[in-house]
Parts: sequence; C-alpha cells; structure tokens
Amino acid sequence: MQIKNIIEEKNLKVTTARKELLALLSTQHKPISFEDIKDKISMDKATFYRNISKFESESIVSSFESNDKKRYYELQESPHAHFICNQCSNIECLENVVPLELEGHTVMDVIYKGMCKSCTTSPDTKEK
Amino acid sequence: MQIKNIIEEKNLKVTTARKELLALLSTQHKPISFEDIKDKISMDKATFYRNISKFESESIVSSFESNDKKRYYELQESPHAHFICNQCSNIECLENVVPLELEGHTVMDVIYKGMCKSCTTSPDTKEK
DNA sequence: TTACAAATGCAACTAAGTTGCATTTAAGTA
DNA sequence: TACTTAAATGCAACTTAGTTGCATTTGTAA
Repeated sequence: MQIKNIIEEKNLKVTTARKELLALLSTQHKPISFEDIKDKISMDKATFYRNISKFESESIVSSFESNDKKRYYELQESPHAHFICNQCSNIECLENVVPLELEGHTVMDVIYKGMCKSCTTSPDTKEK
Repeated sequence: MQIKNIIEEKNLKVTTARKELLALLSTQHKPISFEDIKDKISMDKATFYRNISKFESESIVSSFESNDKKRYYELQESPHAHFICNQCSNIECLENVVPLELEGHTVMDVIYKGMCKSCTTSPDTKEK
C-alpha cells in the first residue's frame, strides 16, 4: 500500500494516526483544515498538529493560511497556486494557470484572493 | 492636512485614534501588524481592530494573513502583490511584477511565499 | 518478547482577534 | 459657547486555532 510507503520513506513510524491522516488527504481534491478533518476522522488536535507539521517539514504536505484564520493542508503533489474566494470561502487549485517563478526568489506558494467565477457572476447570493 | 480629509471623505468621525493610525500607516512602506503598531502608538486593541476593519470596508486599507498567524495592513494605494519570506518573515511589495488578473475571477489580492533573495543566496543564516 | 524511543491523548495554556458595556468625545444645533 | 446625542473609546471577559507538558501507549528493532 502506497501510503505506508510514503511514511516509511521518510523514516517515520507507521502509526494508525498517520495512516488515517494521509489516507484522508489523498482522497481530497483541495486543501482542508483541521476542522474539516476532525469531522471525518477522530484524532486529537495535538496529534493532528504534530503530525501535519512533521509531514510539512518532510515535504509530504503543504499548507497555507486562508482568510478564515485557519490553516489548510493538502498532499504535496505538483506545485500549484490557489484561489480563495472572499465571499463563499471556496478554495480552488490553479494548476498551470499562474506563474510560480519570481526572479531572485524561491517561490514555494502562490495565493490569489478575490471573488470566484460564480460569486462574480451572481453577486451577493451567498453573502452572510 | 490630507489624513483628516481621507477620514472625512468617508463620513467617519475624525478621532485622535483614527488620525494616529492612518498617520502611522502612511509612513510605512510595507504592511504591518497590530503588534508592530502597538509598539509605535498606544492604542487599545479593540479600538485598533474596530477602526482598521472600518478602514478596510471603506477601502482605505487592505490586509492579508501572513504565515505568523497575524494580519498585516497597509494603505490601499496602487494594488500590488506581496512576497512573504518563510525564513526571515520579511514582507516585500511586488509592484508591477506579477499578474493581478485571472480569467473569470475578480482578483483582490495576490501573495507569493517562499525564500527572499537574501535568504536564497545565504541560506540558514537566519534560521531559528 | 522485551526494551526503549517515539507517538498519542488529555488538559492546561497561549495569543490574535472579538464582544459587551460603561465612559468619553466629536460635531451639529440652539 | 454650551448642549445634545450618536458614535468612538478603553477595559475586561471571552473565543478559538494552535501549542506544550506529561503520563500512558505503541511501533520497531534486537
């Protein structure tokens, strides 16, 4: 099973919590927060944050702060930018859409914020 | 004095707190957080957050979440992207450097994250 | 199977940001 | 210039994502 291999490759202990967490992340197609995760698997938040931060330092997972003060995580596959809608809070992956380079810098993450297509065309519909 | 005019134009009361806050923001050349601000002017945090959020809704100020869980604010002049260094935490303004458009979306903010020029060329120097 | 380091789970803590409320102040009016 | 009132301020209590300390459990290698 490949999830087990991902963990072993980084010389980390293969624990139930780690397998569950990576298995969940691998089924998502966009970044999710701890709040999303705890609805799906039962895991202490200390365990979650300790593991996710280990995954990040091992480059298995990448993350960013959204507008809602929460951090969103996803498996690090092909690097890509994200679009966060300020109105409906949806997060979109922008694969091969915007440049990921910047002269003289090492770019690790690119975030666009604004209004997504559906909020732009039907404004106010989802406003709080 | 122009700061007073900015406040009056939006039909807001011209208070000492608002003048001080805008005066400080106008002397900065990059976004700053409440923590930076309270070192420079004495202002209750409730007052700060209430005013800055009013300034934002009146489009006087813009802001974004950085990597350090704090929100950074700056006067809204010409729209531009920001580069946040994950290593030294410095924030750079990217004026006319990266595209601020995205087909089908309304872009309000663009953030690049990674390693800045000096951290890229002299790695580890500033690591914690 | 045993032993030990590493991982887990719980509770207590931290810190940015928010809210309720009593007091103060800006600014229009007499 | 003093009066009035709605809005702004400052304080304290609160909220909540994330962190830390510590006792217990678990994975792994001998």
